[in-house]
Amino acid sequence: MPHNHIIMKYSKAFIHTERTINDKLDATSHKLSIQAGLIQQVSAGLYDFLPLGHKVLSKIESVIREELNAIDCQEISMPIVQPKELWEESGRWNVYGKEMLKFKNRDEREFCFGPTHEEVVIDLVRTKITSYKQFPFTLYQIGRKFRDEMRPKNGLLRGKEFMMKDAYSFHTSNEDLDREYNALRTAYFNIFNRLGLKVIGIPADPGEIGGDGSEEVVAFSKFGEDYFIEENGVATKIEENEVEKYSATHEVYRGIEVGHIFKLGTKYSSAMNFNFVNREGKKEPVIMGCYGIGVSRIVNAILEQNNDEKGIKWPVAVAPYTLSIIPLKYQGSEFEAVALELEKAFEKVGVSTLLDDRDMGMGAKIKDSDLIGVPFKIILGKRFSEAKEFELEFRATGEKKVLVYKGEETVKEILAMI
RNA sequence: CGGGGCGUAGCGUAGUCCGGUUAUCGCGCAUGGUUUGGGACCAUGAGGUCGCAGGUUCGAAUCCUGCCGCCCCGACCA
Repeated sequence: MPHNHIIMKYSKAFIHTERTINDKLDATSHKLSIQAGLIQQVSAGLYDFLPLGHKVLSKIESVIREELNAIDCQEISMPIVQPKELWEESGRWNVYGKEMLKFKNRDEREFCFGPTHEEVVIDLVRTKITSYKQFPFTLYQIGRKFRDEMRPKNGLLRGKEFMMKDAYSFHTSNEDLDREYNALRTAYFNIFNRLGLKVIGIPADPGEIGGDGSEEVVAFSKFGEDYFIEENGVATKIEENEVEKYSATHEVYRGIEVGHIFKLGTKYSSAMNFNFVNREGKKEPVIMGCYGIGVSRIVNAILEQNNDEKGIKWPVAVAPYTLSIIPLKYQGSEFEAVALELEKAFEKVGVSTLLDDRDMGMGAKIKDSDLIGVPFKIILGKRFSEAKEFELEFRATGEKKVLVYKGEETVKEILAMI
């Protein structure tokens, strides 16, 4: 029977939490991501995503897709490995730096693991597009990037391999670029809002990627690598060594760069001979924008903003499971039937549920649920056998509600509260 | 790449300064029993190239040399 994995028995789930954590680790988010079994380190800056982490990533990706598709961005997928020739054309093969991991294949041809995809996407589009009539449009992908960071840090916060959403827009005028840039900017704030992240936009230095203007979107966190101040509602990035200077007169904030949008202009199209034919029949370089979101980094940013001493407090939009069902006993007990009944009811309405059927003490099961951050718990205990009473508990607030089980009616009651 | 720290069982650790029986403890795991509302208890058991290589020594987790890996701080990035 096909299974959508909305419903999972804990005993069958590949969920492995840790009671203790390596005391070398620093950032709260890094510790939690390992302790709650979201990720496992393979090597410095390289991580496995375990089922819980992978579910969270997928949910983040879904939110991004929905918001981008809503403004007519179109999803594509490009290869991770890229040939040297494209990078020589843009002039970046010898410029990008040691973060670009280069290698030769069996034919002695040179390639790199893509740290970004401007070259490849231009090569894709320039063969298909010739006329001004075919503009504008925006393509995006969600995939892996590789940057051979000299110092990977804090788990997913700065890995060598990471998940990124990169979008590229194509225009025949600067006005149209401005329009799309603003549309993407708005979409970004919608995305971060839905993900439950507190963020701020900061005008930025376009840096390596080059171009005419750019803005960073930064999620507040004391483990972030960006320092900034705010004045009259405008945030300004400062260097770490300027913190002392400003701290006398301003509040200095720290944050994680979760997004970055750029007006590229014609920098890459000119270099790579990417032109369109205008109304007058003459060639002009295509005007471009590019828009990044650090998808795997967002996991850390959310963790930084949503935790307590018990563990993770996932916003519902990204929680790997929405609900835990925790019976006092399961196999062969009086709780088994009702737990299954609830499970089925929630499956029907698409509420992802983790049924803790393990033969363990109630306390241990509750602690695990809280550590992995499930937003709602249904606790079936003694009072259920006595009076059909159970508890609905809210992870975010710690609030508990005692309810009486009356079948479907009760399921509706729960759905109204979660 | 500079500076600091670390590497002992699946995970977390003691021991290292000052070398000396069979390498410590907790968690987890296995078996049996007792438990069962906020990480239960008892008993028994399995599990180790002490990061790697070389050296000193009667003897090395411990001392010396070299290498590898990991974490944290700085210069760069989503």
